[in-house]
Amino acid sequence: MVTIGDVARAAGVSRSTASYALSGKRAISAEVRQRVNDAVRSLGYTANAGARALATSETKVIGLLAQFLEDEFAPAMLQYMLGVSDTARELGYDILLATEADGARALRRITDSRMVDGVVLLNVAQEDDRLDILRDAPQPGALVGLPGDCSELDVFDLDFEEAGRMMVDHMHALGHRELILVSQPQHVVERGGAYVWRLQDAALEQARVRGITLHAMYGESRQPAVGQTLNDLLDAYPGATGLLLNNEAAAAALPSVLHTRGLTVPKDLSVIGRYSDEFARLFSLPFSSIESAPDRLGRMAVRQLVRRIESPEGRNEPYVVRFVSPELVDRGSTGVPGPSRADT
Amino acid sequence: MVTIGDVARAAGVSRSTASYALSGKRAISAEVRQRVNDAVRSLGYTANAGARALATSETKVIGLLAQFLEDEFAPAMLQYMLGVSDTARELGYDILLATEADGARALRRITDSRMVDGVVLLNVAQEDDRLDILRDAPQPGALVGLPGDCSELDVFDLDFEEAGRMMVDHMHALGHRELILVSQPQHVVERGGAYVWRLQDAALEQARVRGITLHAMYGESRQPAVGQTLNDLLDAYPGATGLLLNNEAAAAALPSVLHTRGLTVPKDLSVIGRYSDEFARLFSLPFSSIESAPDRLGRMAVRQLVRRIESPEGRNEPYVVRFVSPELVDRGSTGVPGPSRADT
DNA sequence: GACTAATGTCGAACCGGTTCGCAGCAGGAG
DNA sequence: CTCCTGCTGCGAACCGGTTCGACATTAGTC
Repeated sequence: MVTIGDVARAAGVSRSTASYALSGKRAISAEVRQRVNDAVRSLGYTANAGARALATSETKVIGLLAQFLEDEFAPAMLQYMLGVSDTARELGYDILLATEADGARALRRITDSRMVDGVVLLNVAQEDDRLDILRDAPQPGALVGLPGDCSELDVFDLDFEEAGRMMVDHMHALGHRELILVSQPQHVVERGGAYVWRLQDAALEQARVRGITLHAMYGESRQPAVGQTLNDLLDAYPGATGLLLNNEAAAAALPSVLHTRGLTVPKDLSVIGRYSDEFARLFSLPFSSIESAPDRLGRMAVRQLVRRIESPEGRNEPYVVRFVSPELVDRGSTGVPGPSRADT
Repeated sequence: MVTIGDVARAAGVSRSTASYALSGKRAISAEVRQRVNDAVRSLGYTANAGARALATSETKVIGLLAQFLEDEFAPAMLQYMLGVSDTARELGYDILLATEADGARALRRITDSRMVDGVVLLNVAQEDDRLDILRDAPQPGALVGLPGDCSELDVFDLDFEEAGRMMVDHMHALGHRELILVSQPQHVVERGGAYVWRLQDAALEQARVRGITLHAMYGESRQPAVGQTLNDLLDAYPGATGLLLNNEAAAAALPSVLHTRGLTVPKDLSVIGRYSDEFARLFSLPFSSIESAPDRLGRMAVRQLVRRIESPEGRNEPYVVRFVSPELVDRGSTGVPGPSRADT
């Protein structure tokens, strides 16, 4: 293994001079700098990450805690991960990925051992046992997902309340007066997936304000089951002319359900989902949707995290809780309500 | 930060004794060991990963190089990643994730800087510029995916040739005499995705042997386009009674295509796919399929990698190229061919 | 020509672990 | 009583970087 000592010897200087020539932290004559750089190239030198981390207490690695829970749609999580990973790399950081079920233990392991300079937590729940550990950790962290208690934390999330209101208002403006909202499975809510009821409660309230009917239901997370649920709901509420989906699996299952029932969008039914554009493209979902912007959220979280890591006073800057405003991507799946399905 | 020196002082022993008490590499009296353990607990000591890596030249981290290329189905990749990640953790390793487009550069970065003890490469292509770098690296590596040149490498992949033969034979045994095979997009092949033609060539050869007709085509990677392709193919070959899919997007798009055309499986058309069981469950695909076993492949790769990392003579053990035998998961989507669609 | 300042380089210490060689001590054998 | 052995623990060196303080050389000033 080639060390900085080898480089120094080849360049005919001391180790410290070689180090300064490479880091630029002290003035070094152009000639020496050249000799050092030549030696680096000819020997193929790369600094040992462990040694550097030991000396500087900086690892240039960010921990990424992703939890792949039963009942949650894994492909959606992937997009957050890629947003985080790509942004980290742009800023000069690598990613240490922890996917184990016991996220708290994983978090403690990587922070206590100083493997990372900071941490991004995905899929944060209302009550999340990782948060206390993060608050005690010497490294900063950033969350994607809104927990019950945001104190001492940087938090990024979609504004699900606004998303719920937006869905309802959009349908109301078109003339719809009876809607169905299909949320994530109840398990997700029970485990603390707050975004489910944040959207749902806001949608219900807005429906009340607008004076229209909203049937709010939990869907399943897998396609066979969720398809059946959708069928049942359409049977149960024949007067409903609009469908709101806060459930990726339901969105993916809907086309074939509509087909089976011979329904056309938006003639027979107006539909709005809540998922990412990438997701829509991948599965060719023809429904207008609220963009959930996973890449953007991942990017924001990493940006803030790196700012906190790198700025000297970053540790003491005020903490931020930032919501991404939902945007409706129009794919033509909503229109004025036709004659109620009940009449046909 | 609490160091092993603090632990030693609290336990009233030297640093080396504390180290030996914790590692167990030398005999330490039960009493001293107890005092050290108590000190560790009361001070909340965890070894500094960088320092340990420097001293032992072991990081207990495995690099995972995943490439998310355009035209490839990202959710499928996720399952390989999870297989790798979970297995690594079981064996005591963390995962350093690199997703950047320039995989060769990423690989060089993490191996040269000694951030990892070994590396797993996903999505290996026929000609892969990461391989030369891996061969030169001081750490061992394991591949998922078969490259053109396997020398000095441990390689794991599905036996795509056998998968192709199996699909054809299964259909042939049921009495089918004209089949369509939809592969991944041509881009994937051109980029070096050898598994596409490994399956396709074997299927064509087996069709020849059996004396039946096989139309081999490339599909698209996104759902709207691939659905159209499927439609066109069913139009173009009305005599075909069986459909073989080596393309996740095509499989996901097929249900709605069948619906539109009013076709029932397996009455009007027999279908076999090639994807993972997890994928089938997630999207509720009702087609029999060859299990692609991403979790198993990821697990095998990590197991072999860790063996090579940890066994003293592991570096010199003969290299392995191991194929997972395909298994057909019967979901009832194949049967004896009905009257040709051409006749109806 | 002497004094100060700026510039460029070096040596040594340090980061926090691990590991090798040595030594003190107790017990058993001769 | 002496010698050898086995069991424990200690001190020092080392891993490969970074960084601080000091020093030598040259340039600039009066």
